[in-house]
Amino acid sequence: MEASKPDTATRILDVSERLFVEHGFEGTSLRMITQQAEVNLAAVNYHFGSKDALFESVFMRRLAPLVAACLAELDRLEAKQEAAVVEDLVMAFIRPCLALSRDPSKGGALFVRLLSRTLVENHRLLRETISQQYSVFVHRFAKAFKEVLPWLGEEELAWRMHLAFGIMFNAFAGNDVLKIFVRSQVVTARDPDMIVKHLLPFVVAGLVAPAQG
Amino acid sequence: MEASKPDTATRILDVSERLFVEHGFEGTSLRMITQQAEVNLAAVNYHFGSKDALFESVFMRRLAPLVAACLAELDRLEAKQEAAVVEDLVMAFIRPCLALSRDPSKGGALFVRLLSRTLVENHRLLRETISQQYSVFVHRFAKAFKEVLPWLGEEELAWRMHLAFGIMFNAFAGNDVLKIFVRSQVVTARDPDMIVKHLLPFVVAGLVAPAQG
DNA sequence: AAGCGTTTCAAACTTACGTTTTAATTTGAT
DNA sequence: ATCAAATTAAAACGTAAGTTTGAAACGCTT
Repeated sequence: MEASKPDTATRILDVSERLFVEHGFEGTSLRMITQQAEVNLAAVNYHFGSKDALFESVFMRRLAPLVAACLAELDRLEAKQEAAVVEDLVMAFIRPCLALSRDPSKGGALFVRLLSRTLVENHRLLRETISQQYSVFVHRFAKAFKEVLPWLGEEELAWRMHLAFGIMFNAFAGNDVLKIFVRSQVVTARDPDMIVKHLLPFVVAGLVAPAQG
Repeated sequence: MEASKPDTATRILDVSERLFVEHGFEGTSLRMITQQAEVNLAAVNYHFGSKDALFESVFMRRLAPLVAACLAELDRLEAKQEAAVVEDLVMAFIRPCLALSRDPSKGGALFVRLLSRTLVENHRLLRETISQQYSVFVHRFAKAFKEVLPWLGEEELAWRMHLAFGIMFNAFAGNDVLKIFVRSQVVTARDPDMIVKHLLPFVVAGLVAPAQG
């Protein structure tokens, strides 16, 4: 009669991902999680140890594959004959995000939202655990961008990447600041292809813009 | 011996602003606030009624002047003889943000961070109270951008504004996604003038980019 | 079927939260 | 100086949080 549910730990991860996105870490209680996951309250501490550890599991389940996919895209570009252009590098990040957004079994677009939430909430997890582990992500992109935008200085390039990745993350996370002031039509209909269509020209133009005198 | 402190309500507002930014709404307790503000626990409920109402007071103390300043910039542009260019409109938003960032008595850059936090936390306050009240902010900017970027369609323009304001808010809020992966030099030294120097060319280039076929 | 490690369950524990209450204190006008 | 109002103070209230506990139920090998 009923589709066989995933096991307890997976159900907890799935529900937690959604709730952490909706209500944040502090705003999500273990009782909300275990109730919606239809598991016992103690199951979280049994399987993950603590609420903190649960959050880390939720986060890492998505981050590791996403980073790996981006690095694979960069590998693919380096292997090609022709030199990469800015658009290629931007797509090397966007494509994995898109794949994530389109696959509900991978949490759909939830993780990018979780990531942006985690970012502004400034978790210990980000400050301590991850920074070191995935620094290769930034270094690879930085190296690639440096080759494609050779006329930009070190500092200028760092800023461009900061701005470009910021805008890309926000686009996929659906963080619309204007919705503060008015019901926005842009974000409510969040079709991944639409995001790319409008995001790509914007971010590429910003990256290749001449530096300020 | 001691500089005369501001009154109780103001001390609560100042401390709350900082703590709400650092720990979020749910993550900030009234006991943290009252302890750091050196006031009695009951003072919050006495002066503001509830934690929710306190948050609204904290938020509105900054938002109202910021919006007013932006609208004044737009008024100034309309009063001028020459037609405005994209850069003028961008600066019409950036200038008040800069003023906010430079004046510690106005909370410095704290409010933009609070705003971005409140955004991802998706507060009732934003969904219900503010949307209606400050819709003029978006409409005025939309009208101005439409005149400056006449070749963009309705939908395209909405996306450009979404992306542009997103990136500007994030730049001032200091939300650096790359810091997830590596200790970023960009944001740690957050000089307002540096922000403008690097932000302005990027966002202007993105706004005026040719639309995707 | 028995035994054993793993998982689930209901219940309780400790702590911290937002809020309320009631009394003490300060303030300001007469 | 006095009195009423406004403010501060200390304590307690009820609720909900994360975590822990010990027994019951389950799954698997023998």
